[in-house]
Order: sequence, then structure tokens, then C-alpha cells
Amino acid sequence: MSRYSIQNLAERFDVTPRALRFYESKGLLAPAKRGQTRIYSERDKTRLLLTLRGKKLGFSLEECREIIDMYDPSQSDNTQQLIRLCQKITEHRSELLEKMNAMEATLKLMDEVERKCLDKLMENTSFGASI
Amino acid sequence: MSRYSIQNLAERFDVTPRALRFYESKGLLAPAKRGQTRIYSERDKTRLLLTLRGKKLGFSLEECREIIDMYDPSQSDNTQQLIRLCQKITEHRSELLEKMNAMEATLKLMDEVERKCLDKLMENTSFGASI
DNA sequence: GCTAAAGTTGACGTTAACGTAAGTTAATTT
DNA sequence: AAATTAACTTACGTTAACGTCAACTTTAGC
Repeated sequence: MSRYSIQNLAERFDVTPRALRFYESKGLLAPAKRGQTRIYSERDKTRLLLTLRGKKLGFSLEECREIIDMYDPSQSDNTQQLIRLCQKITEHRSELLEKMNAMEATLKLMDEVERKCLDKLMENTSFGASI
Repeated sequence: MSRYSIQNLAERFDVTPRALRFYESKGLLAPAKRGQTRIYSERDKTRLLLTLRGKKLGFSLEECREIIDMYDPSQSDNTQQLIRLCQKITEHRSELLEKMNAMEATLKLMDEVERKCLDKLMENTSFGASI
């Protein structure tokens, strides 16, 4: 079982130790402690990955925690919780799909602008080359 | 040519007038003024749409401004600027594609969790139904 | 056994993106 | 003319997500 020091884990994910302690204070990570030194497990590593992934998609740390906690296998076992989980997944999915739409619209726009841009460049270039 | 009051435009996009003034102070919008009252044009409306779209994807207002300004048709005409624009588009596109990957990974994870969740629910239900 | 490196806990600072309140002006409505 | 109503400016407040010391303690290497 792999264990990581704070510095080590921080480097792997290109964040600072301060950020890891901050995430811990927000309940996103829960490293073991040898004395008062933190030892991060594979589980922490996974949760960190998911946290950073969530951040990249514009979710707040609080939202990340909510999502990650829910999805954590060790959590829910009774029917009520399972139903609640399914509902939440549906919610989050539709939020993601909204973002997906925004993303596709943006990519489309980029393509258009790029095409116009290249067209203009072609004009300029062919003009220059005609000398 | 359609013109909007601050309140009107705010309602259409479900943001506050304060937000619109703030966006203006950050150079994202540039409404005309009758006296000191703002009048928003179709162009402002489009830029607002793009701003909110960018926000949804986790870009900062500053990044939104950079992107939107660049894509604005009235801007670049000389070759150097056009080349620069194409470079920027490529940059932004790869950033978007990164987010797209994160998004797909997340959707995949959601599907998995949901499936496991539904499986468990099936067990519980069939057990309950067997009484 | 000592020093340097790495880790710890406060605690205050900072930036972004607005919210909110207070007081002013301009345009309507009655 | 008086009173709403909508918009404005100015300015301070707030929350999130860390950054940045400061002042220890602990651990590792020599």
C-alpha cells in the first residue's frame, strides 16, 4: 500500500502542501497521522484527483466534497440513501451536460473564428506571394 | 435595433444589475449611456452570453474578457494579429479539450456509481417484494 | 549530538466576484 | 407639486481558495 508525504503528493499533482492542508480542513482529504505528520493513502490520492478534476470543471470545493463523499463506496448502504444518491447523480449529470453544451458552443465558435482568420491570412499571404 | 435597460437585460440572463455594472468595470460590457443611464445593445447582449458561458466552464472574468475581445470581429486586421489570434485559439481549444476529458471521466464515473447503486436497490427491492 | 530539511500549527494577507447599504439624481405617475 | 420608481455612484462587507510569514517541533544524515 502506497503512502505519500505531503510534499510528495503535492508535487505529483502540482499543488502546494498548503493546498493539501486546506483541502483537509474542508473535509476533502483525511490523511492518517504518524505523530503529527500526515501520511496520505491511495484513497486520499484518488480523492485529490477527483477534487482537482471537479475544480477544473468549475465546481467549488464544497460541491466537490459533496459529490466525492456521495460517490465514495464505503458510504451508503440503506435504501433511502441509495435513492438519494441516484437523485443527486441525476442532478449533477444534468449540470455537467449543461456545461457540455456550453463547451460545444464555444468550440464551434472557435472553429468559425479560426476559419475566418485563416481565410484572411490566405488573402494576405497570396497577395504577398504574388510579388 | 434592440436596446435593453439594465434591469431588463439582467432579468433575461438571471443576473443582478450589480453584476452587469461589475462586468462593465472589468471591460466585458460597454453599454451606451443616455445621461448616466446605461443602454445595452445587441452586441452587449452577445458579450454577456459569452461571458456567462465562459464562467460556466470555469474561466475567470479576466480570461473571458481576453477570449471575447479577441474573437470580436471588429478587432484584428493585420497579419501579425491574425497569427496571434490563431495561436490563442489553439491554446484555448486545448484547455477546453482538457476540460472535456475531465468531464467525460466524471460522466463515466457517475454512470458506474449509478449502476452499482441501482444494482443494490434491485437487491433490496426484490428482497422486499419476496415477502 | 548537532544541524539542516521537512513538517506542524496559528494567524493574518490577498484576489475574485460580486452583495449590500447609503445617499443622489432622473423620470414617471398621481 | 409631491411621491414613487428606477438608475446611479461610492464605498465598505463577504466568501472562497489559497499565499505567506512566524514560531516551533520532528526527523534524517553525518
